[in-house]
Amino acid sequence: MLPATPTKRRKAAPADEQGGLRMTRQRQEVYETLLAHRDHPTATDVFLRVKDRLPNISLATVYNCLEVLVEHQLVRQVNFEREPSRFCPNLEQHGHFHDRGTGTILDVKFKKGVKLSDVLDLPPGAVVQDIEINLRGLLRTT
Amino acid sequence: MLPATPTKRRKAAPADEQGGLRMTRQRQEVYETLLAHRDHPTATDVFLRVKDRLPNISLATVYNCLEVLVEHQLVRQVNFEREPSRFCPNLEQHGHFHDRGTGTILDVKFKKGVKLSDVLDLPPGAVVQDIEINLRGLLRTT
DNA sequence: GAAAAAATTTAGAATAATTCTTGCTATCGG
DNA sequence: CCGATAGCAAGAATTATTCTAAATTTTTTC
Repeated sequence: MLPATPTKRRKAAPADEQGGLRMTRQRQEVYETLLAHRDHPTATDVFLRVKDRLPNISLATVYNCLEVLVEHQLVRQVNFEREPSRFCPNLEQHGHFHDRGTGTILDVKFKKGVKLSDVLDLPPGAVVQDIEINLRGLLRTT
Repeated sequence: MLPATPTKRRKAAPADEQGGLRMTRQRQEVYETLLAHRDHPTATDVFLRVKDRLPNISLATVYNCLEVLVEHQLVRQVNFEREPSRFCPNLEQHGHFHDRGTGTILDVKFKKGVKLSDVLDLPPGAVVQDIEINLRGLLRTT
């Protein structure tokens, strides 16, 4: 049944839209691929994985999907040095550890109750919107 | 097996070499440019500045010089997102704050006595060799 | 429900920072 | 001075990413 009295309504979000993001098939597959293997894949990695389920998807679409997922804060983009960006569906505030031995990237949680200003001498007047902490080193395999 | 008589002896460091780095004119000018304006220039910025003193220098040489300075730890390479790398002669451990308003990048000192392990839940066995902390936000100009 | 409008996808071209290649020059140790 | 090594310059090559234009799908409007 249609609503009785809509004269002019603001563009309603379609049923499959969540938080302003239209969850198309491609976006869904890209997102689910990230959730399935949380190994911080590059766009090309994601492309190759998604292709199994959507053989016609293009790399440009994967880039588009990743971009829109990042914009809508479902995914974080992780940059190490000048390497290709990697993508991560872990939304908690966290950093990354890059093992030079194997190339593995691990999430690093922040300890509870630690404030940035306890650790860093922030410039006066700085309003921090985004934090990125990247560690590099070796994983001693004991 | 090992030859009884050493056929090659260790290369002696030339007089103008410091810490294994031969300080050529180009490297010197690149380095001094970084010291003179500590505003985190890109390679192209450095190129344009050095050109005033060495009109024949090439961009490739600036890249080479920066690379070798970074390798020899006289300079740090700073990466924000996927933007061009920037270069910084501040050798103390520090992070960076990127002001979205003006594009300015400021050094952010670590508070004394803070250990990484106080703040982060490092993966077991992780030996951290390098830390990169990048903040993004706005500078409230009061 | 059909037509119009809007959003998304695709494939390939374009972009831009960086790296590589090649031939030349300078410097080093002997 | 000589041969060897390192560094430089110019331009070509590389490569992750973005852009463009056309096609397709979805949503809105009538």
